[in-house]
Amino acid sequence: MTEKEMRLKTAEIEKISHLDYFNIAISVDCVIFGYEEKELKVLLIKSDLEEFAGLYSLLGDLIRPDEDLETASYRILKDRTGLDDVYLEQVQAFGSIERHPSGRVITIAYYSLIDIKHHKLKLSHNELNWHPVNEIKKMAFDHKLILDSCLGRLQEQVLEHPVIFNLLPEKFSLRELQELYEAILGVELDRRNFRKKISIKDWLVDIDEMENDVPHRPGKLYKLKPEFKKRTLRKKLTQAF
Amino acid sequence: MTEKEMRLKTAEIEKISHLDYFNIAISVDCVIFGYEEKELKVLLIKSDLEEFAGLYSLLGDLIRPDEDLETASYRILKDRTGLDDVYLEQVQAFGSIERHPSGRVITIAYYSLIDIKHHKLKLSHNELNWHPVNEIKKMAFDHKLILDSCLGRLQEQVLEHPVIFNLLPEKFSLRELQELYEAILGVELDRRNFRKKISIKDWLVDIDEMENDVPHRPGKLYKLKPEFKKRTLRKKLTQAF
DNA sequence: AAATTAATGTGTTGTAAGTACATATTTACT
DNA sequence: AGTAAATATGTACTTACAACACATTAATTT
Repeated sequence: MTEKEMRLKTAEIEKISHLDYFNIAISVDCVIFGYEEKELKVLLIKSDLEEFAGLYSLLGDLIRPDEDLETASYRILKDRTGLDDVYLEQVQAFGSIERHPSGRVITIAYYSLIDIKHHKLKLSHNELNWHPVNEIKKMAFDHKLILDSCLGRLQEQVLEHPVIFNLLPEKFSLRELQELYEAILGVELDRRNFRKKISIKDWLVDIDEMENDVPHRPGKLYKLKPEFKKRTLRKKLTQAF
Repeated sequence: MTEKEMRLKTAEIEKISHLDYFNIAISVDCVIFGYEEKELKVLLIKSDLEEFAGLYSLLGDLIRPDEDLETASYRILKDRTGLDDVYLEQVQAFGSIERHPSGRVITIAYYSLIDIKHHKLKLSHNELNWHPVNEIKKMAFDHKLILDSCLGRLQEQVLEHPVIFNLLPEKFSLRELQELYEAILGVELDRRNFRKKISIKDWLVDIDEMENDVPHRPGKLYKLKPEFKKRTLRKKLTQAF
């Protein structure tokens, strides 16, 4: 059997076995967070399954045999947002037997953080849209559970690690940064204490520029120090063993 | 096609597709932690693969089509340790393409905490043994990576949550508890400050008993308050959607 | 041009937690 | 009875956390 024949055979087999519900399929789902108009948002698509008519679902896909988990997530991100230099973090696997109506699908959830303004996605033609996280009540599959779980992880991470900056443009004011923390954590913060805490962490550099399109006194602009720019928190799994 | 025929067909298909390396298999691997002789230990088995001769591996198995992830983990724990009321926590999925020499296997790592003395495992007949975590250098597959990742998660958890008590017998002294923290975190702690911190957390009850088999002045014994006994930290995923 | 408004930018004080450190007490052992 | 080794507890110092007030700057209005 040539390799090509095997691929064809395999494609056929996969189709059958998935249809038959006996094999276990594995997917990744990406919770893509963005920040706009003082709200944390998530990128969702209208579900194309009849069972979930009118509901939204996360962006995901089956993992291909020749790609690892991160590669699959980056493929989805690239396809949907056009971005490939994106912060990405694995959160948890979800594997309830009944979670997918068409069969057994275990999914691995990732969250990613992107700067909405910094990219143009093809929103129009496939009902792909940004939704305020706080307004989402029901979703297709167990995706609300996955979203909540990823939001929880994000809330933990922003307290300790400089990941929040992936949601902001390169240059930002301290007010913008504080509003973003408030949107993610769902709390109000004291401006003076916030600034003190941030300055202790020593993540930022004052770039000696000012805001220019605000209808009030402009604030100073800052950048994240380059040494804190990371695509993920976890160590790279460079070698299998 | 009857259901029985479908099952047979499927079994055949699975065999072929797994052999052909094109399908993706999915497993769980359990990092089973125990505590003995002032050392954090992990339960390992000699690898039966020729590629990994002499190396140890974690306890794991493929997930069956009719069980969810936790069920699979509990099955492994029950099979290997005889215990079924065990603390269990999902950590992370590992899915490098080359991580398993026989084909594509994505695994989901769990760690669990058990009281070594409280259970009898069938250690003798299958090279299943407790190994001090600090002495483990190389393992089969990517299991060292998985072990490190689970240890890291455990270290994070014990700082915030009352999970460490799953490694201890029902009754314990503050010295035993401190030694266990030191073993997990790999640091020395000040006895006086440790006791103050623990008492603030208000996790323990003084049961008005003393140690009795120590070669020195016996200390008071404590129990974890019942409201903190949990089998896992994460919320139960009771419903799929 | 002057007054107003609304945001920026910084400092103080009280409280709680974290760290370093010392002494008295109890039990087992010799 | 005396010694050794561990338990048990307390104090001073430092650092983080929380609540809070005032002067400054620039855009806007009068």
